[in-house]
Amino acid sequence: MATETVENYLKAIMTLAAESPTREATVSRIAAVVGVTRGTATSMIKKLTAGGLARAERYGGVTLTSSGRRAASDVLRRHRLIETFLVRALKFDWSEVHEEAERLEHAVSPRLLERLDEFLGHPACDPHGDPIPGRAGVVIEPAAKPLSSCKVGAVVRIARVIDQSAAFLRFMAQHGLKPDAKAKVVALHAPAQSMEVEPHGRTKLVLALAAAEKILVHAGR
Amino acid sequence: MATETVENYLKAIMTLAAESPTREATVSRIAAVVGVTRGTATSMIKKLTAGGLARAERYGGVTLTSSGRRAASDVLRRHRLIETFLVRALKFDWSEVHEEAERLEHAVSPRLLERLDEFLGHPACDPHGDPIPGRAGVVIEPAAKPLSSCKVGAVVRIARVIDQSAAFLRFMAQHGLKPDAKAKVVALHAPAQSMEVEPHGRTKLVLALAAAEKILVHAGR
DNA sequence: CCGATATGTTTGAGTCGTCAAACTTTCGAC
DNA sequence: GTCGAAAGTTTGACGACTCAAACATATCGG
Ligand SMILES: [Mn+2]
Ligand SMILES: [Mn+2]
Ligand SMILES: [Mn+2]
Ligand SMILES: [Mn+2]
Repeated sequence: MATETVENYLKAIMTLAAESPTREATVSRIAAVVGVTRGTATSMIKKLTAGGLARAERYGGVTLTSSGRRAASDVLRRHRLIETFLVRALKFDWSEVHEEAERLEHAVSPRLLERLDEFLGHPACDPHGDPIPGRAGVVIEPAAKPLSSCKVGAVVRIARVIDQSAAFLRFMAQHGLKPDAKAKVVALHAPAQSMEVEPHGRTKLVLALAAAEKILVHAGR
Repeated sequence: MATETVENYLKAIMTLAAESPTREATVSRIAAVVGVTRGTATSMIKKLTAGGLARAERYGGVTLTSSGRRAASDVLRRHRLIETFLVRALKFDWSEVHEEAERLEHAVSPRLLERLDEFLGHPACDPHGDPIPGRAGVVIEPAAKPLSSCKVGAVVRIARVIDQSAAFLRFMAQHGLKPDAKAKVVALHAPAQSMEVEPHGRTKLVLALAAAEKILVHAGR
């Protein structure tokens, strides 16, 4: 069983890869996500490589091997099932669960995990819309595009909120911007790098494009 | 916040002290409970002492200071609330929850803990009948005596099962010997060091006195 | 009272994960 | 093309926790 630290690195590498499938995970980004210095990340990556969990060439990007991906998606499954459980069963706010799950994900047994999954009815997504990997390690990343890429007049359904910071999530919820909610793009202000959005049945608000990029949506209906 | 290791030592010291209030916790017992060598326990105890959590004189017993007791009862509270939650909410068997809680107790935040407590309606005891310390660190050890000390003919109500081993707990449950169940002592076989017990509405069984000592009971009714 | 045995302590070493700081390589702006 | 900043690596050190093994003390049965 991978150590708690190793699990955090694997998860960081996998989420970085999912975040921008174009570029591989880099040492600096991994270090930033895990919260260590670059030197520490380098030596840890060396260890992952030695253990057959990752591949990295000197001064190049870091990729997970198939067993690394398997282990990482296990951690992600635990993290997201826990988040879902905390929100659905214990009435946590979606802005509170990330930190909580960050520690619990290393302490739940396979047995407990299966109980949670069953209890929740095998959910496909967590409260933020992040897909929950299956028991076999398969992740289905739902095709969704950033809100920032939508045209004026577009009506969309929110699929996923990428930014996990509590402040951002609270702000989103306050305006009714949660997964499955509908919203309309009412204006684009290119020079100001912002857009105006009207959540269904709510007052409209202005979002910086950088923020709108953190919201993934499905086309209207 | 005390490290996970420190928490385990504190809990071990407190449960040993509660187990036999006559004699203080010893290095060997602590080492055995935590699962380390005596040398390791010695150095850890030195660290606890330096940190003001325990008191120990050379070649003498180990006691917790008031802040050590406070910290330990926090861990115990977490452990027992988690056990209760797993049994009541997630339908775990009472023989499975100890190990699970052993890890989770170090990963739940105060916030999550309070949610659990509220969800469960502020339970006084865990599934094994162990008392759950209050938020303020107060433990009320219910007065109960070992079944082994009961006379023939005595009708008792089970209060608490001390032995946390899965096999023992499964055996107990199989015979209806769970907290709050009633039972009658039908015979004593002093030479065989055993007693015969008839759980209410069940077939009677023979228990070694050593086993009966692990079952605490209230006098009949 | 005495020694065997149990119990406690010390020492030296190892693992894991981390940092700071010096160093090397890469890469983009000019 | 060059050069300076950004990114990656190496090194030496440290804290937390552990063990094995040598050692010291206590305790109990005879
Ligand atoms: Mn984590
Ligand atoms: Mn999430
Ligand atoms: Mn524990
Ligand atoms: Mn218990």
